[in-house]
Amino acid sequence: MQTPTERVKRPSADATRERILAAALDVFAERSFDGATTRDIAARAGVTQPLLNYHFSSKDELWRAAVDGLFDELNRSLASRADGLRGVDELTMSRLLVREFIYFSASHPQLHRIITGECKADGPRMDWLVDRHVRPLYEVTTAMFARLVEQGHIPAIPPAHLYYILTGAGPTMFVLAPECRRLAGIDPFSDEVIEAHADSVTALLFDR
Amino acid sequence: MQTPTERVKRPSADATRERILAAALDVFAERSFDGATTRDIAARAGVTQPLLNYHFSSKDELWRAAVDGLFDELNRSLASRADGLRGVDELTMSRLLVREFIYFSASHPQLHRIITGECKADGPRMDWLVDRHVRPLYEVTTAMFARLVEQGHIPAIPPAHLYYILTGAGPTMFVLAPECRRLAGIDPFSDEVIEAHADSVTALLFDR
DNA sequence: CAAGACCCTAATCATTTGATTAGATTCAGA
DNA sequence: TCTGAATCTAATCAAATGATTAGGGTCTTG
Repeated sequence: MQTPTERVKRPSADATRERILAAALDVFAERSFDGATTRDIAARAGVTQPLLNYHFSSKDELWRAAVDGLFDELNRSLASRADGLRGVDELTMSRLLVREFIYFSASHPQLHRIITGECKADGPRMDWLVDRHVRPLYEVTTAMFARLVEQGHIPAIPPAHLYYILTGAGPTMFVLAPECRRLAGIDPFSDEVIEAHADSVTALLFDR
Repeated sequence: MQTPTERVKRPSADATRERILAAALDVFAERSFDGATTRDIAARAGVTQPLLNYHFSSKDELWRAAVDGLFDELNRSLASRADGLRGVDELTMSRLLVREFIYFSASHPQLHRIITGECKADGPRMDWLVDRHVRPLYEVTTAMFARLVEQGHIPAIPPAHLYYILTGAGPTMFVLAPECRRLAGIDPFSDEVIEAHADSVTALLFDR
């Protein structure tokens, strides 16, 4: 027997929920929270606009659900990469995790776009974002950098600065992809350019 | 005598125009174009909302005027710095111009915020922004990097990648200042942190 | 199969937004 | 001082936006 409050969901509901979340992530990343309209999200998901309020109580909650999914993916990517590298020395591990972060930034430019969009506004959504998702990543990243500096593998730069250098240098080419295409005439999302960018960033950080 | 079409402007008009432009720059940077409301801009400028349509024909034109002013300031900063360094060797010149760019990013975080905001949307405003303001800066910057690579002063990284590493690593700490304050507990806009960041970025780029 | 919960849509509401209009006020110049 | 253009405000409009309501259709389950 099931508790009285438990809802019996149908598979179709989960499928449309996912389509809405994917569309929401794209639109929120492209237009920021205020600029994103629920009608635009609904159109991209192929549903009517009131359906968003059926699956999610508000635009705000939809945003949170979409961002949760994005960070879940990021954490899974990094965790599984680190898992496959158990036993590898810390310098190599760090290089490869930085590469993994750059690959993720290329396949999910929404990540950095949403962070910058919310950070500019500096409202309650940013508080939620930092406390729930960014801080854990910051802690583990700066701890890693601190060890690398201590071991002399990278220059003596304060970990907080290394963090913002990495989160800036890594994703910016993909965040500014439309500009990059026009300026440099290259597609930042092509495999060669992604590889070249990962090479460039890791070289600057780790090769001396 | 003056031509019939010439308007006789009063000083007060220029003053309020400037106040509106300054407020518009802040609000556009904080909330992106769509999220910025003309009422909010007017309130920060201390005027009524219809006055924006008196001085500027539309929200779009107001945005262009504000962005023009911002890039004028950037170009003046870099030009006057380069001017004061005439005769200095290229490596030192480059280091100091990179520092100048970081100082400007700290004093005007709106620059990178507006670029990223428009680049995400990828609309006609981005075309205007790239063609009118970004391309000249891109050309001179990548040319500089190409010479530095050729002379062996920095690692052999394609200039386009160096450009996005610099425009990412330099401003991101200031663009994400609210996050940085919460995560690292430091104020990115304090003189010490700005200096430390300029040291960090130039060290990674130029010290080998 | 019948009932009820679940999934979804059409119509609509109250607010907010950029822009316009009409008019008040201020200032320069004759 | 007087006139007219320049500057600015109050009132308002049409469009767009997030959300709600009422109801139709569908699947499960007893």
